[in-house]
Amino acid sequence: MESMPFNVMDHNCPSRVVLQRIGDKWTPLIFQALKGGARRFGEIRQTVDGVSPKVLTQSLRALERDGLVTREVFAEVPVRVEYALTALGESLLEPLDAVRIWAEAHAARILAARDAYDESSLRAEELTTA
Amino acid sequence: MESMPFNVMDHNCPSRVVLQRIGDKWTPLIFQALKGGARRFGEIRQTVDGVSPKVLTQSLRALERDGLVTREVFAEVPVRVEYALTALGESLLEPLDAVRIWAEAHAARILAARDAYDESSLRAEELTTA
DNA sequence: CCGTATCCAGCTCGATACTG
DNA sequence: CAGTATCGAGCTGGATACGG
Repeated sequence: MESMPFNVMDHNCPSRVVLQRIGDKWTPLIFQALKGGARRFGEIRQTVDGVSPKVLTQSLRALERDGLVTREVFAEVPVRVEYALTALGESLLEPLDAVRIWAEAHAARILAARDAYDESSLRAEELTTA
Repeated sequence: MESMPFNVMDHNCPSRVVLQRIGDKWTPLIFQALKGGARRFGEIRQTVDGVSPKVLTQSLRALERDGLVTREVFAEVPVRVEYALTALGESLLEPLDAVRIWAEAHAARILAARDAYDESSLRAEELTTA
């Protein structure tokens, strides 16, 4: 019985914690990188583009902590470390993709709205200043 | 032609901006509050529970700026201000719900994984200290 | 190769008090 | 009623250098 034990609107609702993991700056990117199977640290770092090693480690650890990603260390020289989505992580892929696709589809419109908004509030400011 | 002009993996990809709006601390809560139609500032504040007026205003303005929410001021005494989802905002409801439902369904498992992880890393720390 | 250590800038969130 | 002003604490993200 795992369905609906929590409600987002509750004060300290656990699902809010989960939502914030998802909304994390790098989480969607990492999920994209891991979509096709296990990847090495360096591969992820290149794919994600621009993330510092510290921050990438932080994000991956957080994901591992939540049981969404596994971390496997191979005792070779040089060391090889592979990350992969768990079953739970895979199950998140679908709803996450829904949001990502929406975002990709509407990003242009949103950025345009943002520009228009900034421009009009800029004009308003000029009026009060004058 | 509004589909797929952007890719999340790009360095300064606009859809990342959108994803982060969605991942914002209060956005999902506000969307829940606005789901059933227009709401007044005070109503939203009560529904969302625990948000300070300043932060709620910030979040609502950001959503308005992105064209996801409208803000309507009624010249009454006392003033009434109503917020509502735009068509664009409504269209986000579905993918957002998908994530929210996933989060509500798996929050318990994730929090358990988190506890287990913290406990085992605590034991590891005790070993190195000893 | 895969990280950690250090240090720091900037932003987010918040409490509180006050105004049109 | 619906905000804004102010101040501040804390966290996030980042550059850089070094360690196992």
